[in-house]
Amino acid sequence: MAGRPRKAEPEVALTAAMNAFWTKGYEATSMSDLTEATGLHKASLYQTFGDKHQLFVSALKLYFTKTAKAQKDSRNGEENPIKAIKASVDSTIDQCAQGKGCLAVNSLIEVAPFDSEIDRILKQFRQRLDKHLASLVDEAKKKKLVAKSIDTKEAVRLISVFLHGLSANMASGMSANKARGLLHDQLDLVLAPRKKLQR
Amino acid sequence: MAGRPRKAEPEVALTAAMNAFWTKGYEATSMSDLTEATGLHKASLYQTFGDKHQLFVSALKLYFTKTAKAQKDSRNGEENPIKAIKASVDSTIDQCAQGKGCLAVNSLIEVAPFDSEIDRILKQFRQRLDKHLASLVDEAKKKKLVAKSIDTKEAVRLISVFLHGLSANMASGMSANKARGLLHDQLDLVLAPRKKLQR
DNA sequence: AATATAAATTATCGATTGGTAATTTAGGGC
DNA sequence: GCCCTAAATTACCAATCGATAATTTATATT
Repeated sequence: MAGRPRKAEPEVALTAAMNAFWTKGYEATSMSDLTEATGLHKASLYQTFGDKHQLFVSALKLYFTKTAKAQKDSRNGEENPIKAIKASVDSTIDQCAQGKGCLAVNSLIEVAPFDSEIDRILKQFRQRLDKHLASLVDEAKKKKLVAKSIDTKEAVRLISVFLHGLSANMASGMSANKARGLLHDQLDLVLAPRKKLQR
Repeated sequence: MAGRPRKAEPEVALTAAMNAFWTKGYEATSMSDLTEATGLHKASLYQTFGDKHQLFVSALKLYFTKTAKAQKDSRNGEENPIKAIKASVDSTIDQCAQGKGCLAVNSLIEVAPFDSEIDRILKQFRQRLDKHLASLVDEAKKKKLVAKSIDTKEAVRLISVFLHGLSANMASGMSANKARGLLHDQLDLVLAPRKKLQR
């Protein structure tokens, strides 16, 4: 039945490929780069993952599931939904390594405009993130930690767009600390203008 | 003295090259693409602008001066500094064509992390934009259209990061109208939280 | 030990990449 | 008319690109 054993689990290689794409971008990452990153030979990569584009799709989906998991885990029993929101977006920032930004945002700019499949995947990605945030905002409303007058969808959009901006800035050197600081300011503005005034 | 006359002024060709880079990104734009876009032969491009990288630098600088000019012109005699701020950031949105985003932000993500020269140019770019916004905010403070308590630098940062986020979203299909709407909401939050409450 | 199976590896492909050298063409100055 | 100059054009280059075919290696099963 079974043939020669694998050098490494596909997911390990896929993670390495994901990091390569994340670091250099889709176009600039050559098959050579990918063989170097994964430790697998070119033909093995084709055998296992298909061509470069399919490999990229798989890498993006892996990134997707990893960040989604990190976001879920970030709450970790936190009762206060406001703090849960902060933890959730903080986990997004933590994913955005300095000098690399977020793979999803990078791809949104570099490849989505010419690649409808990637575009579709990234739209799902953002939708999931937005829904997650929206549910937390609604939860905060119910617990009267956020004014009922605030439009959930709009608030989420303002946070989401801001996160995209932070990713772009982190890609070119902004530190995670700086990003977190700005993000918290933005959250205060979007979710608690009253508090802002009562100070 | 003079030799064979030019087919076109260098700036015309450079504008065409700039648009090519803007549309496809640096890596994905081949010399073939550039010859097609400019109408010049490959060797002529090298003769006139140097190699691909130098051509990209020139194109980026051209983008720089064009957007700076559009921003200055956007005020156009407007007395109210708040309206001047809106006009200024609106001109940024107008530059960000749908499906293309802003060349500066695209390059910030795609090339700045591996190219210190481009990184330097883009940092200057953002600094100029931030200073311009800061002077308008300060002007608004003096005319008491914005609360003195607001930290100019932080306010500008929140607007600037948000603009980066809008550019990323416009690159993947957000309309200019939608972007302008969100941007104005953001301006209201950042510059006039009091008004937001008094509604 | 022989076989079946699947992964690893080597070798190779045509096409395209960024980049140049050599040549031709079109003007102005004398 | 001829020369000088600078732009345009053609032809060409080595290197790298993504991708495949053919072959070898290593295991589990029988």
